[in-house]
Amino acid sequence: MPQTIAHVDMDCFFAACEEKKDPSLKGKPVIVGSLPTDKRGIVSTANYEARTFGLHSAMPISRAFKQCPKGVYLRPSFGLYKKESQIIMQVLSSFGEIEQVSIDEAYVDISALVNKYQSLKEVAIAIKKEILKETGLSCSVGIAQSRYIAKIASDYKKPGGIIIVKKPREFLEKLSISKISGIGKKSVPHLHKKGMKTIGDIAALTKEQAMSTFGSYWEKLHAIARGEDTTGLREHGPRKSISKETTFQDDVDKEECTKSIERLCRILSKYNKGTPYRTVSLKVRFSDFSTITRAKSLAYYCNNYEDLLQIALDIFSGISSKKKIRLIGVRMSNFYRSEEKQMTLRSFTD
DNA sequence: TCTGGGGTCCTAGGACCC
DNA sequence: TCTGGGGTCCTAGGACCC
Repeated sequence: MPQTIAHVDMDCFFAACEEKKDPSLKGKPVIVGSLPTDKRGIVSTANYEARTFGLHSAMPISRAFKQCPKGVYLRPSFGLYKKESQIIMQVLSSFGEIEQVSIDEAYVDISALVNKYQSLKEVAIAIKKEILKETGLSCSVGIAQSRYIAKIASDYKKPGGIIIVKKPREFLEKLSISKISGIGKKSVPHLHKKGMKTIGDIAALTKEQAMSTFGSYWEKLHAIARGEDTTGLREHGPRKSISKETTFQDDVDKEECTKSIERLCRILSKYNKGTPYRTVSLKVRFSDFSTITRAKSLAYYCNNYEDLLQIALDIFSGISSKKKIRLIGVRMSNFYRSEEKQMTLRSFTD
């Protein structure tokens, strides 16, 4: 039985949830993210009406407002989105094992369904129909032998599209290299210089050429481009880090950061609910957008606000730059895992 | 144009140990 | 007096994703 993976991606998820909650928004440009009154911020999701004004995710909100002053601007309501997400993931689980990759996106292993339905297209239609019935929301579905190819397929005919990839190499051939998850803003120009614009260009490389161009990732990329990859669902372990950061409306001096660090540590401690951790990192972005991180790992685990704050402030005091500060963030990582023997202060003193 | 906030993974260098 | 090789842990930075 050949492996078959569906990638399901909700259409303009945040904006769609808002339109469902308030139907009067339908037909209007809806932008979820920061508000135009914020000095700083970006667009999280723009619906298709807003996109006709040139708006898109990650665009500075000030620019979005200039291009689309009549849009409806909303802050995200994560509680609302989470509820819808849970229903969606439940629906998807009824089709097969799932791997949730974000609040609005998941892979489903539908290998066992190929004989139960007339065609893969029927499976995709059933998934879309069931999500629509349970949530009223629309999604795009891509189906292929590999997760990477399924993901490219779901993006191909958004919104609401269904793409079944039967001949992956032909499907991928003419598509831009940027469609492959993992090839981003920095890699694209680099690869263009080397004459690689389409996925077909990668497929045409010899093994040696692919090795010298892509390093350790070449084998996977080469297989994807040639339509030979069959990577399925991935296991997700427990969270490896949690963090909280904040961007100031106006840049601040170093002395003004202590209160913010306290606040971030308090929120983070509360959010963490006492799982012991060994590493604390501090992130500082300066007025020129340059960013540094400084980390401190302890020989023992800690799990309370007081320790977190003390370590964070300790790290912060070691930062000597005179530049104004734009963003400050705190992260905890290296969590205690039960299979690992805990090192406590006592083990040193005994 | 002026760039959020939450994450993951990778790389490279240095310290340290045997 | 000139210095290996392997392994692990830690830190910092950066690319990338949603």
